[in-house]
Amino acid sequence: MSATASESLSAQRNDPTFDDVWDEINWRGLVHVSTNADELKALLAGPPITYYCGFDPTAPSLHLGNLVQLLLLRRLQLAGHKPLGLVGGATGLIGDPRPTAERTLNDSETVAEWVQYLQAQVSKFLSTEGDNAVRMVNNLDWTSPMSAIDFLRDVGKYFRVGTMLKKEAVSARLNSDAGISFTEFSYQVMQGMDFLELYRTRDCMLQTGGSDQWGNLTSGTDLIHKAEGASAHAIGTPLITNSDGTKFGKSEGNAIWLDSTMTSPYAFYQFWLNTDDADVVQRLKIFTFLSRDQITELETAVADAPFRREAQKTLAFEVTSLVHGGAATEAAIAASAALFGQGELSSLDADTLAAALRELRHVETSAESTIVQLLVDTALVSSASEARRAISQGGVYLNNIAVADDQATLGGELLPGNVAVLRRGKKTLAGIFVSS
RNA sequence: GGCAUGUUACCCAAGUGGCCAAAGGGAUCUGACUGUAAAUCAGACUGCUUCGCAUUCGGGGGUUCGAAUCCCUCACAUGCCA
Repeated sequence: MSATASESLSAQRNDPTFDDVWDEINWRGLVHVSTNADELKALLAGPPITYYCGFDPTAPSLHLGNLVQLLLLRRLQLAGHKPLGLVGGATGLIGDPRPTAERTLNDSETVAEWVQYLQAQVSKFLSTEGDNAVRMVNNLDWTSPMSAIDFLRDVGKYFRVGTMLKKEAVSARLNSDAGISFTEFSYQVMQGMDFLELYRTRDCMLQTGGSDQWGNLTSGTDLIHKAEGASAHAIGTPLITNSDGTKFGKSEGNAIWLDSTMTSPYAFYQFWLNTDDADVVQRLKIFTFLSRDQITELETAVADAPFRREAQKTLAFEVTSLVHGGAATEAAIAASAALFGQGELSSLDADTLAAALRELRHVETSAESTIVQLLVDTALVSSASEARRAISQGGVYLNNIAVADDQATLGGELLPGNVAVLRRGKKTLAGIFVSS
């Protein structure tokens, strides 16, 4: 990720037309489940409280699902509250139970490395200045020194197996033929301990997380109640889904990452630009800092003139700017305009074209290369067979002209600057730079 | 530890000796229609030197002219028993 995500921090603010941040996050659809709503509303409208959200290092980067959490943290910070960003150096070694199957454990060096990356990402979305600057914590710091005896005596006694078995994440796995290991079964205890630790040492009153983590969130509030006799709170955000029922945050089967080396700003921008009409308003609410009025206007625009796709363009601009910064966003927009514009590709000047192609996946090659090979090299397809199949289905275009022959080579079909645009389907593009 | 059952392509799931590269559904991809949208319709969806060949049905070994299908064994999972 570029270092520019923080450049927009100073421009962000909550919509002042809401009475308080609780009303705003509810309007934005960020609250799916929570502990007592009246208490939470009062708590959030009162003096600053400390709250946290955990991110487990299961990959070298956070993804779009995590962005929902990051923005919720930021909105609460804007309301004056004090965020803790927890990266789970310990829980990342355990793995929370997924509904389908047991996770493969990652080795501790890898996890430790990922912790570094995630901490850097998390801090970019939150202010690091002022009374309520974000503070980063790592649960490895308090779980690592603990002995198994301490764990079983001091923590384990508070947990009832019956309750643990009833958690959705656990029971789903018990009822499937995948079963569940003791390791993953224990995950909820680890997360509960985190909340208790932060309650004790940082006076942390609230934990946020995805609603699929609800069992783990309440594990913490229950533990605090039992161990300290105090009540703490939790907010579970909704699972973001597409209106057609498919998974949100995937493109071509791959996750959309926040790291620009894993998902390019261009691809990131395109992902948002392609948002369904039916989903775009909900996405604006969750993923942008636009005001209620601005979003209402865009909602009207979608209804009145859907073909202009104003809401999608705004959404793509806002979120890409937020994550990748202004410069990268401008480049992504320029590339999109050049490559999806109405005009002929050959009418673009060489510099514009080259800049646009560099935003895409691109390769350097010679004019003798076959189209099939180039499709494979640019990862537009995963095998030569798939490349031939794509060509025979009429789904491959070289400089906007359909390729008919699977024996074809690049030949002399070049654009200014000795480049070519290879396209698969309607909108999957790659750049070809021909070396002389 | 014992007995039983199960492990099929991205996911779910048929298939129980040849007609199986393996039914069906979902996801995905391509084409048509569009607005770089949705819905719909059509096609594709292991690989390759592609009218043919190679390699797949948890791993390994075996029986057979021939196995995803039978046998042995290992791993993992689920249930019951201890």
